[in-house]
Amino acid sequence: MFVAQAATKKKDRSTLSAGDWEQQALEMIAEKGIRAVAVEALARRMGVTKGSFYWHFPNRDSLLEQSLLRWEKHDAANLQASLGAITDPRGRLRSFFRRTGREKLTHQVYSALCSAADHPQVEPLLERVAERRMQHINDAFREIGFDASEASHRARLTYSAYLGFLQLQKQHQAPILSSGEFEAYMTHVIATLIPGH
Amino acid sequence: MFVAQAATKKKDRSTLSAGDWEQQALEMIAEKGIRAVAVEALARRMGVTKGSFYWHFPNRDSLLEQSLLRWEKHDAANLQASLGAITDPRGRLRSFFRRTGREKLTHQVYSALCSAADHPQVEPLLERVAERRMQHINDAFREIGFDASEASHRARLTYSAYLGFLQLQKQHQAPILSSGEFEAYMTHVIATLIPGH
DNA sequence: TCTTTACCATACTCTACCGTATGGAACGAT
DNA sequence: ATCGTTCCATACGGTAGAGTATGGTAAAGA
Repeated sequence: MFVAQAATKKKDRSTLSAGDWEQQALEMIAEKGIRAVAVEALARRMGVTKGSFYWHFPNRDSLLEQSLLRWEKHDAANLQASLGAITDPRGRLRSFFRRTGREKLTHQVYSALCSAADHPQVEPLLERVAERRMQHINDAFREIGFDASEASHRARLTYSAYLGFLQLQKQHQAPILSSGEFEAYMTHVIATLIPGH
Repeated sequence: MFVAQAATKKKDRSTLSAGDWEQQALEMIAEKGIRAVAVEALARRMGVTKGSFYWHFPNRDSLLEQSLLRWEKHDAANLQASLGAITDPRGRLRSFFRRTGREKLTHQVYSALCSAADHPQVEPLLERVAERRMQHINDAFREIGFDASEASHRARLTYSAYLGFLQLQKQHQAPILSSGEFEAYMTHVIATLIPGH
């Protein structure tokens, strides 16, 4: 073996934690999807062997479970932090759409998870996350003044537009939209979905 | 082995064709995704062994290629048949949305393919299909009277809403929307995305 | 009838995983 | 200094699936 094993971890504190594995798993999900979360592949990437993994986790499913929970908490906190402070409901909706650009990793993970909606461990998670996010959007529309039914429909449509945009992004990984086109499109979306200019 | 091998194929003409394999592969994609297209699994389902498969195809990739091409042709024909006859552009757009209910298999395949957008054989296909469909929508908006830029934005948003709806459908496979709620939502979507009532 | 061709079965190899068993090094506590 | 705990390496067994090699059979043509 060469000495070259650095540049894989930042904190090279000679010993690994379960959290390190979870983080690495999430990065793997973002890059190549949940199926690529293979024990030996992760081990190689971290410069160790499976022996390490099976000390921290009983099996692969357990790693997935913990990683997904970690992501869900992180995402809920993100949502609260980026939208909770904005009082204007229209501003909250605008901010929601623009989140796609920032928080790259989180969105890549979400996008990858959407591609595994049939997975038994992913499906309930997706349901919870979509529910939570749509609830936020729904609240904003209610504050604007729509009744329950109207707000519910608008929230669903808004979130669908968001999901569909993620899907289109994934298809041509080179974002087919320039930043100018993106802004123009965003303006149109906001004008169409959030009435009252 | 028991004699029970019937009920798997309709036309039990003792010998199989490449087309039979392609069709079976598409049904498998619709049910369990592209990853489930495994040679031996398909062979079991068709009551034969791999020996048959490798006579008709050089490898698994070839089967996928042919199956996807077959699906793409079928989908393009469907699009033309169901939308080409409608002269009113607004009626075309409405019809597009309602296509989700009919043509079950085609949509299930498309939904499954969207979950494999990173697949090298799927990605260009998805791009072509999305392009073709958005072009249809774009044309309809142009006919209504929007300029190029506006029509383009509306087409993108409309298709995104469609994609997002597919994704939401997949998450809770028991369609959380009753048929009445679905109709109400559809009405709202059409009213929001297709102006000029 | 005999042979060819189309179609399929059987029996391998090879690779990529998951998981287990076990041993070993570092390190703090006694 | 010895011992137990923590963390990891190595070696093994097991499964699923792709692809190959080869042989068998039935029907069509010569």
